[in-house]
This record gives sequence, structure tokens and C-alpha cells, in this order.
Amino acid sequence: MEETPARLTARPSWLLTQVAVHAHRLASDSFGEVGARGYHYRILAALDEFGVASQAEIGRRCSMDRSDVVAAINELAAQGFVERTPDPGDRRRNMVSLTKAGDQQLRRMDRALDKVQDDLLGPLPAEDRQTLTRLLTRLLTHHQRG
Amino acid sequence: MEETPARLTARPSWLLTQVAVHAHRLASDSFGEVGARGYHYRILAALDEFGVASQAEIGRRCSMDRSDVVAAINELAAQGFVERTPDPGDRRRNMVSLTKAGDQQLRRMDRALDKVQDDLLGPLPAEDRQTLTRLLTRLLTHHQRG
DNA sequence: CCTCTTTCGTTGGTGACGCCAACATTGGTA
DNA sequence: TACCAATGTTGGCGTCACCAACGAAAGAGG
Repeated sequence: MEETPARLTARPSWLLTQVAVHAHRLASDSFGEVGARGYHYRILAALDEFGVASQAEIGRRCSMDRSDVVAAINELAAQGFVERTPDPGDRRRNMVSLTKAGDQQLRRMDRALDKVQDDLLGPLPAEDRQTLTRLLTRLLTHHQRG
Repeated sequence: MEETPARLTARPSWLLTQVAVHAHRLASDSFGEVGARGYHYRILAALDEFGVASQAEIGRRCSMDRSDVVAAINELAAQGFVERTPDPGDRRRNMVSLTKAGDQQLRRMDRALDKVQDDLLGPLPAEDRQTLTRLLTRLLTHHQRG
């Protein structure tokens, strides 16, 4: 690998986006092995943690656009991992629920993702991992408001 | 904003990719104001720091695919920011060089990017910024080999 | 010298994500 | 009742990362 311009390596935005590229590739490869993508994991995770929800709620919780939620849920429903039921109390909404198969798929992806964290954080000792997590969490919560 | 699944917020890969989304948006918006994209900045930076180079070299230095270098240099050349000259010593290669206008464009993007860093790191004190940079650098160099 | 492999530029795709505009349906509100 | 807001859906776009294939040219090994 040839030398990278210092203008890039000196900037946090570059480091962040480039490390994110590796993180995304690792996660993407793992998800691919079970025929899924990142969007699918987000939705399954939200359903498991908060229970039945409308598509709009899911989108807000997972930082996804409404239209992307539609597509991802179409795919999840086609695989039998979620079910779409019209909400009797509000006929605009769909109530999306997790199926048993969906729960199993979520667990598979959980295991895959745990390995990804180790690959991603590779050389970092536990203390540094904690520090990194803390700093990133602070940044993320900051940017989710302003 | 509704609550995000703990399965996501607890994982470094999620934090990293999500913060990277914000970083990318900030940079992308700034670059857009001068009619450019991230790929353009990478190339201009490499040319400024290492001088004339072939497209393949540029790609390796900036972590870009050869085909993406072609497209980006087409655009930069159309705007007069770089020049493509056949290499007399190796007729497969193009020698890409930075023009005066390209140098000015690079400086514009530099200033824009500096503001981005501040927006991105917002709430972090200088010490934490340094720590974050150090940790991310370690991760990036690690993943650029294995 | 003649193969075989490698590199280079180029073309033409693909996929994941993030995002936006528009529309009809339905709820809530003034 | 009239107006505004939210929902699901369709269709599209931009950025970035990546891949396969090709011809031209260079390099390596016989």
C-alpha cells in the first residue's frame, strides 16, 4: 500500500469514514452469509426490543427513511421473518411483528455481529475499546439532535 | 427522535458507521458548495503532496478503485483542475498533474473541511479529540494490512 | 526471441445506504 | 367543515465501494 496524503490521515472525518468502510465491509460480509443486509438487522432488532411497531416508528428508531423501511420489510416479510398487519385503531398504519423465524434470524445475525466487533477492534485492548465506544457515543448523541 | 435499539447502540460497528454518516454528510455538503465530491478532494490532495502521478498510483494512495479514479479525473480535467499527459517512459500510464486552478480548488476544500472537523467533533474537548484520532488511526493502519 | 504474467487505463456494470419528492389515504385540529 | 399532519408507497437520485472484462503495453523467464 502506497502512502496516503497527510491531508487525509490527519483529519478525524477521514479516519472515521475510512474505518467505517472496513466496519461496513465486515458486517456486510457476515450478514451476506445469512442472506441479509444491515437494514434487516436494524428492523429485527427494533422489533425484538420494543415489540410490534408501525413502519414509521421503526424508521425513526433505526434512523431509516420511510421508503427504505418499506423495501426492507417487503424482503423480511417475503422470507417470513416479519408480518405486516393493518392496525385496526389507525387505518393508515401497518403493525409489523417479529415471527419465530425472524427471531432465529436475529440471533444468527447477533452472533455474526459479535465476531465482527472483534475483527474490527482487533489490536485495541479492552480499555481503549471502552474509550472509543464512549467517545463515539457522545458524538452520535450530539449529532442526533442539533 | 425515538429510542434506538440497544443492540445497535452497544456495538462499536454501529457507532462508527453512524457517526461516519454524519461526518460524510457534513463533508459532502461542504464539498457540494464548491461543486465537488470526496473523490475529487482525495485526488487533489495526493497530487499536491506527492506531485505528478499515474492514475493507478493515485488510486492506491487514496484507497480508490481504478475505475473510480478514471471518472473522477475526467471530471477534474473537465473543470481544468488537473491535466492528463501520456507518460513517454511507459505508454500505458497517464501522468496526472495539478493545475493552478486545481491548487486553488484544493485550498477552498481545505478550508471547508476544517470547519467540518469542528462541526463533527462538536462537544469533544481537545484531549478527547486527540484520543479519538489516535485510536482511529491505530484501527485504520491495522485494517490496511490484514 | 517468444511466451506468460502483470500492470494500466477504460468501460460498464452492481450493491448498500442515505435521502427526496409526490401521491392517496387517514387522523387530528381549528 | 376546512385545514394540516402523519402514514405507507412508488420512483428516483447521489455517493461511495467494488467487480469483471478488455486491449494495450511492459516485464519476466524460458
